[in-house]
Amino acid sequence: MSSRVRMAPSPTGLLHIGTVRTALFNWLFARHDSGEFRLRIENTDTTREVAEAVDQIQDSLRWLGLDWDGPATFQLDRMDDCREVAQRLVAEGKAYEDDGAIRFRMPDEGVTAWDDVVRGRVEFPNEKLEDVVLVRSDGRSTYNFASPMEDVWDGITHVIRGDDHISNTPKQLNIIRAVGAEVPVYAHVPMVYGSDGKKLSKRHGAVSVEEFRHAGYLPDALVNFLALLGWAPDGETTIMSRAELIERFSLERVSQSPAQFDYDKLDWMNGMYLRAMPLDDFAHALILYLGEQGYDWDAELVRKTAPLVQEKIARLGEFPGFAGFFFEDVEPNPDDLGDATPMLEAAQAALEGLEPFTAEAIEAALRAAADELGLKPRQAFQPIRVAVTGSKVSPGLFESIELLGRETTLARLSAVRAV
RNA sequence: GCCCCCAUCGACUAGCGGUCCAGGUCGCGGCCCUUUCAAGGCCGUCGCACGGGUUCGAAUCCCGUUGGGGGCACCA
Repeated sequence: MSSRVRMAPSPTGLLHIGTVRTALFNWLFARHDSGEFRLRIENTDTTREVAEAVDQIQDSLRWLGLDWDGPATFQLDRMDDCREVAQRLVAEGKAYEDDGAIRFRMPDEGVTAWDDVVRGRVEFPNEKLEDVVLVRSDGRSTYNFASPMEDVWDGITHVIRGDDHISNTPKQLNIIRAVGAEVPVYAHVPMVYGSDGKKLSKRHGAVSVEEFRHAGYLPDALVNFLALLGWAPDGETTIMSRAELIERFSLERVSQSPAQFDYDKLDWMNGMYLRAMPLDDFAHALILYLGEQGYDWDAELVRKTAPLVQEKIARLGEFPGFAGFFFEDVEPNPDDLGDATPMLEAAQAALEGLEPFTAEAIEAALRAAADELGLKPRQAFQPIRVAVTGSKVSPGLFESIELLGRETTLARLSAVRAV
């Protein structure tokens, strides 16, 4: 029998990166196994539902490339079915009414146990299990009832979820058995924490997929990074394509201990992915990203700047700050300029009639000018960089000047001298 | 309070009784390269939480301690 798994977010806000990590494990498992990966929206708590959340969740998943099989389903749509089952359980004496709600009668003795794929054998004494509410007094089923029932109806073979659900599992197990269905295999994966060992949240940095997208991370890099949080194919491999991830993934190698989200490592990895891209792809990603973020910069010019920045940035979001001077006027800080009038004059003179106006020729001309003034390259070029790019940090100076063009370069050089 | 889980460098991890005076990656430090910043190359720093066992032999198995996390809703 082929496997079927699911991710089951509740539509209460933007898709959390921790949820994605768990979803990714489901997805990798399904793709590895030629199984199905379903998307179920757990919206039984209508009071917490956020209107746009369902669309946002699906957008985020699509952007990440985590494709799901079949249409997304909604837990609320099965309320009637749940109520029916609950009634049957009441009739069978397995559940009872309580204040208008329906509660499940948990066993009082013995233990409820299962073999968890990542934790091994897990046992719960039944005396600790509460009689959970199946259906609220207003008729809506609860999560602990709807979720296992849907797993049954959808033919879910493996429930792969965060280990914060461990204590729900014995309850759900008993419910599933009570309705006479077959229980799925459970795999509780550890959660993702922030740098302080606490649940990953806003104050640690970006947490929603939207934020990572906005910051200019690549889906492939994010997926690669997330896969390595609590899973490793061996001790050596770190950069893996989706295909390799799928091929090598197995639940048995998922760690039992929680992992901390390391933003530095993500940046490093994203940089690796950025640099590994063919130049055209990189330029394309850049143009797409800038468009998404609302920049109306000339795509052709962006394309031309791409080779100058590809090795320099780790996130696409660094581009505007790093290469914005190609598209917008600059305001150099006089303090960064220092007292460099002679070199700036010399540079102006050197570039004025230079032919051809290419990076190589520009470099040769400026080096000659620096020599003449007895300046070291560093001393000579820094003020030019500040004048032309508006910053002490920039792409290669000579290439930048070539791309910027003679006119703009000269204008910027004389602008700082006028101050 | 009760129940459950986790424990290797600062971080992610490899290790599943000898091949480990613990390997890889990020970070950090140094050097090289160099027009800035990166990138790249080379070198280095840092760890088996603690205490008892078991065993010829333990990072690996068992027990306890400590530390951390999660759960105990008519939330999911």
